[in-house]
This record gives sequence, C-alpha cells and structure tokens, in this order.
Amino acid sequence: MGYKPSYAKTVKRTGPRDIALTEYSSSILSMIASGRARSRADLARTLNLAPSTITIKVNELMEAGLISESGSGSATGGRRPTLLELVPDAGFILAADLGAHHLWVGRLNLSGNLLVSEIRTIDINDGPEVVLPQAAAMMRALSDPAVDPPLRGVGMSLPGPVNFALGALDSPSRMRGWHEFKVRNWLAEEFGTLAVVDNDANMMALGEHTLRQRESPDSKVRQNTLFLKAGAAIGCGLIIDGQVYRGSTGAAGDIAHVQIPAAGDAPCSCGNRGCLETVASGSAIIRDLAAVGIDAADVNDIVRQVNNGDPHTTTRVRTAGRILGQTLSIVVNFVNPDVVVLGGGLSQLEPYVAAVRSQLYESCHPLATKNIVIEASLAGSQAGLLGAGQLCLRTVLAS
Amino acid sequence: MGYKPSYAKTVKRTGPRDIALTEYSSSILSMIASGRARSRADLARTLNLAPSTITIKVNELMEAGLISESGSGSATGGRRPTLLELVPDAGFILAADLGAHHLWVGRLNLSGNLLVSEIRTIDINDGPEVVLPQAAAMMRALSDPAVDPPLRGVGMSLPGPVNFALGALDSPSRMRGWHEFKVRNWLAEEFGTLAVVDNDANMMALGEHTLRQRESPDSKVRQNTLFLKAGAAIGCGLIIDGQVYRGSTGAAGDIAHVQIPAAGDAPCSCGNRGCLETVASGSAIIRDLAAVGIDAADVNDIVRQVNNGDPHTTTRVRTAGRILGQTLSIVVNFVNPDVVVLGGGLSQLEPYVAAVRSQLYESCHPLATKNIVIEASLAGSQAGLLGAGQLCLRTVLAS
DNA sequence: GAAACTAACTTCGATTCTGAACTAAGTTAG
DNA sequence: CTAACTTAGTTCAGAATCGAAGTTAGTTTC
Repeated sequence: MGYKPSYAKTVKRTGPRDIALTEYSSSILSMIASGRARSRADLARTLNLAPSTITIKVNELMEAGLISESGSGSATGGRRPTLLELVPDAGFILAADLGAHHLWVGRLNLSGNLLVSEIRTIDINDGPEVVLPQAAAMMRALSDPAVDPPLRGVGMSLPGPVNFALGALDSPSRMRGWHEFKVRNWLAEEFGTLAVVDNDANMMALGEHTLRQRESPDSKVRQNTLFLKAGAAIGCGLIIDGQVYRGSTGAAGDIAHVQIPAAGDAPCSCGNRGCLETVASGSAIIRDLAAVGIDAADVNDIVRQVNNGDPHTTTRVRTAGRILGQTLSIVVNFVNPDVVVLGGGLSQLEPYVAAVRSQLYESCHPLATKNIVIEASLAGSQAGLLGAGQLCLRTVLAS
Repeated sequence: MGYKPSYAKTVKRTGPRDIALTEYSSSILSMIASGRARSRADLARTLNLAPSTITIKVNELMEAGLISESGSGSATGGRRPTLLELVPDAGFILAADLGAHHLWVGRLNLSGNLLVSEIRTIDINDGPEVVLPQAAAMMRALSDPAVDPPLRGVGMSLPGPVNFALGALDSPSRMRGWHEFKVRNWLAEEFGTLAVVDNDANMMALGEHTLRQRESPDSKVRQNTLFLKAGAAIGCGLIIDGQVYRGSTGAAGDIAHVQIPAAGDAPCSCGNRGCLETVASGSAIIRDLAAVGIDAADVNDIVRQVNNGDPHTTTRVRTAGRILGQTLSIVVNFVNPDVVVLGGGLSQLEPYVAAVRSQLYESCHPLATKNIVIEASLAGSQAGLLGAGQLCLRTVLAS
C-alpha cells in the first residue's frame, strides 16, 4: 500500500463534469458562495494568492461549468471588477429548519439563494423515527430529480444542543427520543449525499451573517457576529472570523440557562431553577400574561398584542428585553463583537429590540460598544433555513 | 511605479546572516518557538505541507543557523522524530511586565525561555515619560551588546485596556498621563527594533498557554484557554485556536466591570458602581478587611494571612472566589474553553481556587464542564513576562 | 527474534504557483 | 479633454511545492 498523505491537496471531483480541481479551487468556490469575494481581485486578496494564480483557477472553474461571470461591479478609482457567481444550475441544496412545533424545508441553489420553501406543523416529541421521514418527504417534494440539477447536500437546523462532531443532539430537554440519534448520518443515508446538522442558533447566526456579508460592500471588517435568538426559547450563536464558533465541546453560545437574580427560583425546562430563560423568553412572557388573565398561545400572539398596543403585554416584553440585555452585556463585553443581531419571534417587536439595545449601551464598557451595530435580524424567520443551506454549501464546496 | 504585490510571500531577511527565506520559513520558526511543532513530521502536519517541503525548508533554516536538531523524541510505534529547536544564540528578546507598583523586566532567548529577570517598585502614575526610561534602562542592564547576540524585539505588558493596533493604552483608570501614549512606538524607537505591547491579562494568558502547550504532549487539542487574572484588580485574557483573541475593538475579555447584585452600588475605579471588581478583587478584600480592623497592605498580605490560617480573611477570600465564579460561569458557558486558568496573586490561595472551581461546576451547563480543566496558573508570577516575550517572539518570527 | 507494521525523513521528477511586466479600463484633477 | 493615477486582470518564464517511492529506525506480534 502506499503512503497516504494527510496533507493531500489535490482533489478529484467526480460527477457530471469529471474534472480535476486543485486545493484552491474549493476555497474559491467557498469564497464566492459565501460572498466573501466577488471578483478575481477580491479572491486574490482574500485567499492571499497571486492574481495570476486566480486567473488560472477561475478559468478552470469556468471551463468546468461551476462558476460564471455576471456583469461588472462598481469601480473604486480604477478598472471595474468582473463579478463572478456560482452557476446556479450546477447543483442544489436542501435545507430544513426543525422547531418544537414546525418543520420548514427549502431548496437553495449553489449561490445560497432560497428558491422554494414549505412549512408544516409537527410535534418534535413524536421522535426522529416519525419526524425525519416527514422532513425527507417534504424535501423530496421540492425537487424533481428528472428535471433538477444534482443534489449536492442536505442541511438541517435542530432546536437543541448539538454535538457537531457526532451529528446528533446531546441531551436536549423536552425532545423525547432525540438524544444521540444520529440525524446527520440518517440524512446522509436517506439522500445518499453529504449532510450537516447544527443547533438552530448557530444556523441562524450563519444565515444572518452571510446575508449581511452580501448586502454591504464594506463587510470585510464585520466578521464577528453575535446572534441572539429570542423566541419561545432563547439561544445564541457566535460567528468569529466568518466561521461558526463552537468551542471545545460544541456547547459554545449557551446563555439561556444562566442563573439571574430576577428569576428567583422559577423552574426551567433544563431542570434547573432561576435561569434567564424563565424570565426573558417568549414562554416566560406567555406564562406571566396567563397569570394576570391575558391569553397568548404562542409568540405570534405576543407580537399581535404588542402591535395592537396592549399596554400590559408591551410592558412585559420591554422588561424581558431589559433583563436579557443585562446578561447579554456580560457576553458582549467579553466577546466584543462588531454586530449583535436579534432574531427569533420577539425580535419583530421594536420595544423588545429597543430595550435590549439601550440596556447594552448602558451596561457595556464604552470600548465594547464604540462601533457596535445592534439590530433586528434582516433574514427574519428565514435565517435558520438560509444558515442550514449555507453551512451545507460551505461543507459541500470545501470537500 | 511598479506593481507592489500585497500577496507577496517571499521575505528577504537582512541581518547578521543575509539569507533569503520563503514564506513558510517564518511559519516554521513560529511553530517551533511556540511549541506547536517539535519535529519535521510535526511541522508537516501542523502547517499542512508536504514532508518533502519541510525537509527543504528545515535544511535552509539550519544552514542559516536559525534552528538546530536537539536529540530525538519518543517514538509512537515507528521511527522516533528528530526534535528541532531555535538556536538560542541567534538573538534575544527583552520583555517587561508593568504593573501599578512594579516593573519587572527580563531577557529571553529565541526559544522563549526566560534567562534573567529583575524587578523594582515604581509608581505608574509618574507617567510614561518617567516610567518608560526606567524600564528601558533596566532592560539594557540585562544585556551586554558586546557579548550578546542581536536584540530581535521588545515586548511589554501594560496594566490597562490596550488599543493593540495603536500600541497604546485606551482610557486607563488611575494611570495619569498614559492615555493614548504610544508605548509601542516609543519602545521601537528607543531600541531600534520591533516592539509589541498588550494588556496584562492577554499577555499572561499567552504565557500560560505556551507553557502548557510545551509541558503536555497531547496539547494539540487544548487550544482554547481562558485566563483569569485575580490580583489587586481583575482581568481576563482569551486564547482561541492558540492565538490571543482581541475582538473587534480590542476590548475583548473584559469581565471586571460587569454589574453584579452582590456589589450593591459600591463605587469602582472605572467610575461606575456595583462592578464585580468592587467585590471579588484583591483591593475589595483589603478594603473589607480594613473595615473590620484587619490590616492588609496588598495582595501578598492577604496571601500571608490565609496561609497563617486567619479565619476572617480566609472566609472573605472564599466569598470572593464564589462570586467571581458566578460571573465567570456565564463566560465559560458561552465560550466553552478547554482550560480555565486562574492567575494573579489570589490564585496562590487554594481556598480561592477551590471556591471558583466549585462555583463553576455548579453554575455551568454540564456540556461546558464535561472535559474542562480548572487550575491555578503554572507560570505563576512569571506569566506576564513569559507572555510578553512570547508575543514578541511570534511577531518577530512572523515578520 | 524474525516478520509485519508503523512512523520519520529524504530524493527527485512533475506540477503548481508566483512575480514582474504588461494590457485593459476605469477615476480624478486641472 | 488630457495627463496622471488607480484598480482589474493576463502572460509566461522561473521558482516553490508536491507526491510517489524509497530509506531509516523504531514498535508490536507471535
């Protein structure tokens, strides 16, 4: 047997177009897909390669039919760049966003654009054996294998703590039957393709980050994003240097189950008492409103009531925002991100966003809030689906 | 003029040995210096280069007299690796650790080993115009230019928030005259060489991390270190992926000025009220002890009293540890490091370390503490000096 | 104590990537 | 409008890196 080089850099791509691409080719694809580079000159700068090298690689990729030129960008004092894009028809990605009560699936092209999507209600407690086949069926329904370009990968966002290396949930609370069920492997086998799964907050963070990266041209400097998902539950995802940060055991980003004084010893879904989530989450608001006779079935009801000007609900939402802001300020001080994005259902409410923002400005060190941007999510409810697609796309293109 | 490539990879080194070294040469030096790689095979794996390339580069560097072989390591089922080390005589580094009342300087060889050091008391409030020349004189006294190999760089640890890009302190509290004084430039000019400055907690974190990296052979997986400095003041440094993490504005790692309930509205040196530092720091302990008639001039006195079994002081120290642990748990949950190191004067006290540790285990999510190591600093009081030297060394070797 | 295996390191022809010079296509200032 | 400047992208000879096969030197197994 031979020598099996672990440093191997040359990648053979087999598939409809059988062409040998070198190491940097996949980086180029990733850069274009994620919006981190849009022209040859961009690529040279971002990847720290000679322009001449980029010319060669880009030509190869164009001949292989994987990327194409798409007009020219705006000039900045010189010749205008020729923009590059992934050829959308070179393949597609399926993504799914799984929640406690919803299942949202979508199809994306290789540029990471969501083409079609579909949603239905489910009960996560039916377990993976019931839910995953439902998801697979819905995803299949979004594509016609006879017509569509080949499926390149599947990404799924899961509503609990994910062991990324294992591709499974790790002791999720209130998700019967999901503990250590290997979701990634199941998907990979079911679709016969590459699959990725991650925690919903991480996925949303990545989706939002990618979107912002594309929207703004000066995005080169905004590479550290803290994404806070405030819906029925609270979750947090962190992007450092454009990548999802997962920490040592994959638990990074946990903020919901911090003990805070304002919570007293209210019991939490995690089994502990006095967690932030028992005060600042959508569920907590619903519980407190019920106690004073105001009926809200879910976060959407809260949103509706606040938009209708219900003073009681609005006050409660504002309080939740302020308390969340206090805890969040500790993390913002420590991580010092350039963007804090608020997502999840509650982020639709201006009073909530305003409360978090003002609390952050009040509690953080001035150096930490110097150039910070604190905003509601641009991706909105699509964040999870976009992120799942994006993570899958990055994995596909990097392999 | 001509084309000035920003992607330039070939580096000409001028100096006593005028030799052209390529891009990877500096990475190789960095890897060896920081202990991230110790043999050719290590280098190939760490840098993702072909073994054949490493052979060529290592030979070049050996001919240039910058590295040498230093015996062989232990085998792991095959031929044993030939260990490599930086030739200590190829140059040296001067490092300084500046505190509110002390100035500690040292000389390190290119392997990052501290050879000699000297300490004296100073008053930081005399301002940079007085203190820096003192530091420079002490550093000069540690080396004899007629005998010593050439000085390659100077590193200094500063006791306040540092704007790393500027090389200066940014609005430090209680440091008259230091705001935006360009310490790095001053040092670079004074010594006619490369200089780096950073915040003391960051420097200590790097020093400790490097030491641990060298001590343990399985260190490849322990790349995320959270270092907490608990002395008169409280500071925190974060190593992510073996590098100092500074965040977007360089403020990352701030934890001392988080508002906590236990602090009430005690005034803090930062101008705010109710900060963690007003309860859990050495100064806070001294202040509280004074209020009940126990006299302690500095952290050393606290250490002495606890070691002598003074029950009052010991209880107070334990309380400080517990309160610190509560706030720290939020950060540990979020960042999910593999090592938490306690440094600074208070870390010498087992009751303090034990209190922090048990509070962390109690307050953190089980996933975050699964494989975590929580320990007192191995580098002890040398951490800052070692880190300043290490950061300087890395910068020198990377340039 | 061979035989089989594993890991470290080297050699050398083949390939990839670079760097300098050049072309192309814009912006800015007078 | 033109001259000076800036940025984007290409060409090609030469330098840097790779990968396969081989050598060296250990460990493990029976």
